[in-house]
Amino acid sequence: MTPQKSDFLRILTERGFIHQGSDMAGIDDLAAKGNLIAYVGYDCTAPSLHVGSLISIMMMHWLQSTGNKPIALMGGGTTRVGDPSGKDESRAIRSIAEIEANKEGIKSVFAKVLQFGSGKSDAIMVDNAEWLAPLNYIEFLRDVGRHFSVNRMLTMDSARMRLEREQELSFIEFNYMLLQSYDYVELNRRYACNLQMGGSDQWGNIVTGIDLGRRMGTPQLYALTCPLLTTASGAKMGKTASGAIWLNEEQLSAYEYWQFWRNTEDADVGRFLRLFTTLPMAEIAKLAALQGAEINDAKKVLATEATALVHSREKAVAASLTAQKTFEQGAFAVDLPTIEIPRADIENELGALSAFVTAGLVKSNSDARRQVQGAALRVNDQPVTDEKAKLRRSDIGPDGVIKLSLGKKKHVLLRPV
RNA sequence: GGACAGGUGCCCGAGCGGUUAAAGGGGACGGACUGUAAAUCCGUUGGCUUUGCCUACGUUGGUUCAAAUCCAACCCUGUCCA
Repeated sequence: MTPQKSDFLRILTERGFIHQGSDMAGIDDLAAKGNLIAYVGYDCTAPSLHVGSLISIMMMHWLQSTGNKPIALMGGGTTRVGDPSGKDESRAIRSIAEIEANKEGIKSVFAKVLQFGSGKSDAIMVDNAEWLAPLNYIEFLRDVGRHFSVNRMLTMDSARMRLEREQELSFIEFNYMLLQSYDYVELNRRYACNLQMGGSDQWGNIVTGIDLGRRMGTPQLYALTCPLLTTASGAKMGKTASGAIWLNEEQLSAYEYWQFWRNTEDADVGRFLRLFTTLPMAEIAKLAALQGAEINDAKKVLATEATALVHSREKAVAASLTAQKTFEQGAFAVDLPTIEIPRADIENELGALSAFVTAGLVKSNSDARRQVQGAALRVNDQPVTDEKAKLRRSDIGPDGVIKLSLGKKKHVLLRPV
C-alpha cells in the first residue's frame, strides 16, 4: 500500500484495524482534510454491547481524534428485522419495547469513548428507526427496491452461506441488506456521511449500500472494514459460558472486565494493546517485546488501559489494586464484586451451596454440588468439602463480608445487611 | 397443493421398543502443571429437599407392563414436482 497522507489511515494501519477498504486513496484524501464523516451501525439485540463491538468503537475513536466526524447509528429499526450476516440461524424477532430498552443501555458506552456535540468533528448518535419505521412499502420498493438485483444478492456471502448449508433464510432477513444499504444513503443525505465502517462480515452490506448510493445519486461513498476478532487460539472473543464480556458496568463489573484483559493469551498481547489501548506505538512495542513471565506486566497494562477506556481510570486502577491484593499477596480485598444478602439468611445458617448460587458463581445447586466434588468451591479460602455445609455468623470476617471463590480466579464477597 | 427426507442436550451428531439423563466430538467450567498465559493430562457438563425423586429427544394425543425409538394429527425445515 502507498504511504498514507492522513493520520487516520496511518494509525489504523499500524495498529491493525484494517481488513479491507473500498478505495484507500479516496478515503485517505478525505481523511487528510478532516472531511470524513463515518458511521458504524450497532444492533440493539442486548442491553449492552460486548467486546466484539469494541474494535469498531475504537475505529471511531481514532477517526474523531484525527479530526473527522463519527456517527454512531443505533439499529432501532434494523434490529426489528435481524441481520443474517455471519449467522447460520435465524434470530428471534425481538419486541419493539425490548429493542428500545436495549438502545438506551447501549448508548452509554459511546459517551465514554467519543466526544459528542455539534462541532465539526463532534460525534452524533442517530437511530435508523427514525427513517425506517415510517417507510411506506410500495414507495420503498419503487424508490429503493428497484435498484437491487436478487441474482446478485443471492451470491452475497450472507445469503449464500444459508443456501449452501440448506438453512432457511426468511424474506424478512433477506431484506436486511436493503435496509442497511438505505441507511447509508439516508445518512449521506442527512449528514453527508461518506464512509461506513464495520466488521469484515459487514463488507457485503456496506458495498451494496455504496452501490445503492451511486444509483440514487449520492456522491462517492466508501467502505472500511476491520478484522473480526478471535484469540490467537482461534476462539471467538468475549464469549464464555459465564456470559459475554459486556461493556456496560450493569452487565459486567469493571473488576471482571479488567480480569478478562488480564487473562489475555501471550500471543495476543501486542495485537490487543494496539487495538484496545491508546498507548503510543513505541510503548506498545516495548511491552509486547517482554518474554516469559514478564509478559504479565504487559497484560496488566493492557487490562488497566482497556478498562480505563470504557469504564474510568479510577475504576481501572482500583481493579488492578484489587487483583494485586487478591492474586499476588493472597490478601483479602474488600473491593471484590460484592453481593448483599439479608442478614437473616446468615442467622438461619444459609446453605453454602445456595450461597454460591446467590453469588452467581454457579448456576444451580446441582452445579454447586458438582463443583464441590471437583474441589473448586472455597469459603474464606477454606475448601468446601461437605455439600451440607452452612454459612454461619462466625464466617463473617472482620470486614463484615464472607468471601466465596470458584476456582482460583473467581471471587465474590457476600455482605449481610 | 403433492412426493420424499428431516426436527435429539450449549453446538455438531449417534441411537430407532426396555441395561438411555441419552455414544462420540466441539465448546464451556473445574483440577494438576505454570506465569491469574498457551499447550498437555484428568474430571464435570438438566433440575431438586441427591444412595432417591422430577423434567427432557419439534407439539399434542394414542398403542404398550415399558416409547427418543411404534401409530395419528399438527407445526417447522430441506429437496424435487405443480
